[in-house]
Amino acid sequence: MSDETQSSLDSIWQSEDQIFANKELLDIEHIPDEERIIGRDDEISNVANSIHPAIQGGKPRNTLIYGKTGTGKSLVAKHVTQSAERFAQKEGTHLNRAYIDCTQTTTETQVVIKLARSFNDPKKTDISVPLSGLSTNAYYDRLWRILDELHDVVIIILDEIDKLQENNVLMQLSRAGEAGKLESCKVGIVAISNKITFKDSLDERVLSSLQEREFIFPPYDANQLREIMRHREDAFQEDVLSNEVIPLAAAFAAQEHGDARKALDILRNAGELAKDDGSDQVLEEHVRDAREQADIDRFSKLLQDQPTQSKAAVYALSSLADGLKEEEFSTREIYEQYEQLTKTLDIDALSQRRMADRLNEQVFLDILGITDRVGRGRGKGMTNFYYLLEDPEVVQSAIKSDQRFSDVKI
DNA sequence: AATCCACAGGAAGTCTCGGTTA
DNA sequence: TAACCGAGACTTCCTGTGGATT
Repeated sequence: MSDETQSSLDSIWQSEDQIFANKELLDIEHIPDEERIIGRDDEISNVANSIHPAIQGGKPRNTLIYGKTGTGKSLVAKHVTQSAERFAQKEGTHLNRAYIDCTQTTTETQVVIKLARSFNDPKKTDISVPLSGLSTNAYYDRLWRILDELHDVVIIILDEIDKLQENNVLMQLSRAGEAGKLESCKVGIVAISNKITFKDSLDERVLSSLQEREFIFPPYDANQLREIMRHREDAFQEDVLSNEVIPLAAAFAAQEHGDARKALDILRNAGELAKDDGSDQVLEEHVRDAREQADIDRFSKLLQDQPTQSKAAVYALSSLADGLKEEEFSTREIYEQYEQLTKTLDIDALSQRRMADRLNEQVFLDILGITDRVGRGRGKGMTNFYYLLEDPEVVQSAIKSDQRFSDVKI
């Protein structure tokens, strides 16, 4: 490397970030100190009360928490259990907790493996928990042994529980004591869901044992969102935020069901746009752009992370809809286009059955929309009709960033 | 009113992969 | 080592649906 490049790089390394001081504070995962959890005082004490028996080694009440995304459900659950763990330690109770994100861990076996590994201490128990290879029952067996051996009480947080594919694991966990699987250890479950409808899919017995306590977290209002952002203002350098930035971001987020995550995303994106502009302040226009940009970015990113076959299916739909955005097409129409596409791409075509599943996955991810079960045309019963949720151009350019699609012209 | 159409989506089975265990 | 395990991606087969057709 020549001296000149070195010195020009030096100036980049040296330059201080004009906008951000501590960007991590804008991360939704970041758990703030207690005084920074805004507007959730009642919720915190409710949850604390319901798991309170655990402190003395009793059985914590199972708790169900509902609320839309970004209403502080996970935050409160994590915070309260963490605090309980600390206090119990002083009381001499072996209380432990585990957090499971059910969007990542979707099957029964995986949940059991994760729990067993997180509660285990191989040095003390001499039990190993391999990542795979055992039967589900063998994993349960080890989990029960670990719990009895090491812990008085455990609290299990199951976040986004509606994403769990099977609920046998809930049955097992909530009834472990009665079923004689556990001798001394008590198990409490804190289940978190953003859909109330998820109850419909549950077994009566599980539901009743899970529903000992049930709380609904309301959305944040604009005032609370403002306060939340003010408490994280340290993320920025001093005097970088102009006055209207936070109220505006709060107003935007409040419009979309009071989502704190959204508010922080907008704020961070606005900061990044300001930085790209070379501006030394974050201005109102940055916030407005950030909101628009955030939606498209999220969408494109989501799409780019999809497997090739799914992209092909979505692309087929987008080429049908070219110029006619939001027009709906039936599975069969999309499949015909998809078959063409796979030929030009020289990839194997999936069966129609499978491609329809892929399309439904995209609907689940909010990449596509669906009008289902509307009978139309001649001789048709139920038919699914799919449509794009963004402009065809946006969709196609996102997919074409994948090399395999770059030459496609249909 | 009876029948037909054409699709949705469940069930069951196959294959492959990465892993453990005795 | 052979036997086994679960997950995931697929396929094929099948049943149910409800407006259109006759």
